[in-house]
Amino acid sequence: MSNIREVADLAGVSVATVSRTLQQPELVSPKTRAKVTRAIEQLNYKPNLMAVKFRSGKTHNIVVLVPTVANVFFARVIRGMQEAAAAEGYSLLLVNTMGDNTTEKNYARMIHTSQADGVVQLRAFNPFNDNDVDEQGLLPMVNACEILDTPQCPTVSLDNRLAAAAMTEHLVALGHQHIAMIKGPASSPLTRERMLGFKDALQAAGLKYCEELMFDGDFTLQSGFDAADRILSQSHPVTALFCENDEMALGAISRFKAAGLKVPEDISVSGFDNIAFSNFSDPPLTTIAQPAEEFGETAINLLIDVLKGKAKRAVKVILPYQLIIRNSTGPAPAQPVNLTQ
Amino acid sequence: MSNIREVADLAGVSVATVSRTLQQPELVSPKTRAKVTRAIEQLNYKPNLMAVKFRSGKTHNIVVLVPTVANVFFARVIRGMQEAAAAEGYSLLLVNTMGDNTTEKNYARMIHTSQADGVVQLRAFNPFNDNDVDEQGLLPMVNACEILDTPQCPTVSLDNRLAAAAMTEHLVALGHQHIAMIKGPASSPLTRERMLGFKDALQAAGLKYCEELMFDGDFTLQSGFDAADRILSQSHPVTALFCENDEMALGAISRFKAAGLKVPEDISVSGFDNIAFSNFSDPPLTTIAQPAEEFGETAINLLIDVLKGKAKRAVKVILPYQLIIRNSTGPAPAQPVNLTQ
DNA sequence: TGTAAAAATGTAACGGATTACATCGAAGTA
DNA sequence: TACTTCGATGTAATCCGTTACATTTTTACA
Repeated sequence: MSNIREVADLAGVSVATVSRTLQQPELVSPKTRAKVTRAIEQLNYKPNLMAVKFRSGKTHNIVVLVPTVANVFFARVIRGMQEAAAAEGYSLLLVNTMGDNTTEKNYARMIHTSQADGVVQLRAFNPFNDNDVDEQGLLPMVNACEILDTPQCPTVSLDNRLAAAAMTEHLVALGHQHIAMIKGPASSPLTRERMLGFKDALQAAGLKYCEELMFDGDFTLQSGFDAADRILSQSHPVTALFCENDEMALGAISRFKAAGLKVPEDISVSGFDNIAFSNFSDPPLTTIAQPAEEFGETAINLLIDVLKGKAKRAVKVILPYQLIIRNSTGPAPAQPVNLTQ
Repeated sequence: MSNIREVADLAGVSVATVSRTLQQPELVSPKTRAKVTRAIEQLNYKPNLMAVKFRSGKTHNIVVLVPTVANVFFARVIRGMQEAAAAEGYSLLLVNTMGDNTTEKNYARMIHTSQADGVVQLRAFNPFNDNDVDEQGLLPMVNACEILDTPQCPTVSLDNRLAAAAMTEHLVALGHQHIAMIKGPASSPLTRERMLGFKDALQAAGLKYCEELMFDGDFTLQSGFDAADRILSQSHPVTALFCENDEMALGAISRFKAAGLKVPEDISVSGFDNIAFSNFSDPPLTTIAQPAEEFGETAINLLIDVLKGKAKRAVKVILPYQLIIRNSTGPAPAQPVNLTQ
């Protein structure tokens, strides 16, 4: 592999001139520029960007901590990040953390070992230590989707509480009085927020919140299926089910159908995320659409602002949600059907 | 940020000793080692890995060219790669190429600019030029999933032709004589292979191949839906549909149901990939399982072999498929139902 | 033509870690 | 005691661009 010195020798100029030809051509006379360009082509010279990054101390790498790349929603967020990063000349180092704190801490250390400039964290966990802040007191991190209450770090989120309340209101408006919920892992702030929104709406409608109708899930299809199974084997009446994501809702619908129930005639089911499958399921799923790509794009742009020292204070971006009503929700049955088989 | 010199000064030794303490501690006396270790802790010193990479010429980065991270199958492949890479101390630079050749060529150039050591390509496209080979005539690349006929490069694939034939045989065994197919993009070798397997099985069964029953798709849910729409508006009888991936199969089922058809009673539908959703769809989808994570894992390990100069000649790994029979396929109806509405 | 200003180009330090080679001291051997 | 050997440590070159500063060349104008 040729280096800048060989180019300089071949062109009969100094290394500085070669560097300038590439970085600030206007400082080099057209004649010299031509000589250098010819030498570069002749040697098929490519600057060693590792050397550039080392010298400049800027890697133009961003570590992205994703709980799981196998999640359709995150896949969309990643696409948004990818595009925003490419536009600014940054590369993404994608890490599938499986929600493991140690893994996240390890990868966040790439900042300290100068392998990356910043981190986008999609989970509510601070992989840094408290003293890992820059001159302005900012972490080289942006938190998106599932946000963390860390004032030093910009965040991109949805008002999950309001969105969950909107979905609940939709169910209440259809006449449902016995609404169950499949939650995400208790550790997730999303779960907390969405549950609060659910409670808000119940209270506003004068319905009472029932702890027995809250079921645990982990955002996978299987966990939705399993939770639905538990719903079927308990004794409280249920006419509607609000799931904290679409995967769990689709898993639950699958279980209800296996039990011979009709959705939405016997039981309404709603989700959250509006993944592509939700539009093609049977029935198509009522859900909350999140601007996934925009999450990614905004997160990257905020991080680049932080890295450039532009982000003066912690910015909190809240993106809009949209209630998408499809056919998995319908009027409450006159009489709750008997779920137990 | 402290550097190795500060550590050396504080410990009262030379930089070489500090470096050795970290790299080959057995060369350093226990006493000195202790002094150095203490200084490192005191200064919270972290080696600048950018400098290490620059000096060593090894970045320990791998560029992964993914057609789209939003695809559930690729998400699983990525997870497999991630784990194998982490185990060997490599980082992945994930690139969502959207199948764009120029984008792929640009990112493959990261090899030449010393930003990455190798490439894993999940698409049948060679992003390199012919002369981009190492001393052993190998490209610093591994091709997986959708493979390319490039002898210098190891590949990981499935015998798509055999797998497609197996699926077709399954449909034929159920008595189907009018089998349609939704293909992927014509540019994809997967499409070609799977079509050949489909033809092989038809021929073996003495059925004739009918060009009018081949429909185009692009591996998305929507394209499956649209292709099904075209199937409904043509006049040939069809009792079974073989889709080249699960997303298209699920999209097609959605369209058939909207037309009031029953799957599999009126029409059998099968897919390819065995994504998680296929087990929870209505009906659950008959499909071909691919060991997605193993694809990723194998690809990364092969690449690391290439990078270490271990891969003597081009290795071709063929992973096993599995026919998964669920409820979306069933016996052919006595009389093909009238599809046109 | 001479001189100042501007433009073009060159020189060399620098960034942080690695490592070949040099050096030093201590242990081992005759 | 003198000499060899080996372990421990230090010195300094090296990887490859960038850039502040120095120097040379060109241009402009009196």
